[in-house]
Amino acid sequence: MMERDAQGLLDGWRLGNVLATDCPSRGILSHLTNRWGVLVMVALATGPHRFAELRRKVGGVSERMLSQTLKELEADGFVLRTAHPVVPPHVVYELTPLGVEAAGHVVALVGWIEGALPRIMAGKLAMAAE
Amino acid sequence: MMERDAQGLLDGWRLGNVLATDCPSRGILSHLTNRWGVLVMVALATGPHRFAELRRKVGGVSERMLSQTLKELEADGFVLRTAHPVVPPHVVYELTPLGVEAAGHVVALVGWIEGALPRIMAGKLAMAAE
DNA sequence: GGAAGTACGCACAAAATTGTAAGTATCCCA
DNA sequence: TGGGATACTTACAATTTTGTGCGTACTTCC
Repeated sequence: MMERDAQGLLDGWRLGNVLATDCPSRGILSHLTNRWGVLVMVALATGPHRFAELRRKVGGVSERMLSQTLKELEADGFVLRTAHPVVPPHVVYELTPLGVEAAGHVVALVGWIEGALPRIMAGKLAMAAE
Repeated sequence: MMERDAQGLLDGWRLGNVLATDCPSRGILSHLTNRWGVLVMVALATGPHRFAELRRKVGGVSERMLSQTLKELEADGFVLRTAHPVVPPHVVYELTPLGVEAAGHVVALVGWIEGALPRIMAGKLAMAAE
């Protein structure tokens, strides 16, 4: 029965083409590439973090956005949330195996940008000059 | 003098930390990872395209968004725009060498998502079931 | 000879994203 | 005993992003 359902979900995106409006990968992509999704993944790539810890690490996130972002990533199966039911709340967020794979690519992209910044800025400078 | 200016621009982001609010890489990242930026890069990764061609290929973009996105990517030095001044306009967009590098990472991420979709969907299915 | 295609720019409107401030229950520290 | 930290949620407001429709100057197709 799960076979049937899974098969049903599989139909239609076998070719997985993000360029198509209705491809489910569009949604996943947007979670991974929106303003805070990328940064949270980058932060979590270095290991488990608590909520407030992440908030401090990712410059500029509001609590609202952070929890929303974490929820989406959790729903996509990239992040695992573990809550210890103690009185001052204690919650830990970490990447799932799937999340580690995804984070690998995100980190690679971000890393490339940081490394390429000199060239990018130089290019902008040249354009502005002419 | 260009040395001096470039040096000035270089100051402050030597460590290139995207997690910092004021890192210039945040801007580049957002151009590359916003709704249409990713898709345009993916489309251009397969070769040069004309405007209307891109519009058809990238499902869902409006002309307004497409030209805006292309302008940003051009300003970042990822896309080269070549206009032939003929009467029915003829403009070609293609990746610069820098853009090819960037597109490589973007395509890798998107490709991974498409490939991982079965696992991602299976995970969602499992979560919904419990 | 009317329709459609080309590569946009512009003004206006709608929609989505993001921020702000406040509230919660409890503990630890001074 | 007052204040801060913890991990959020919710309502409301500001901001940003995105879409829509129109105009252009001219050509080719039917």
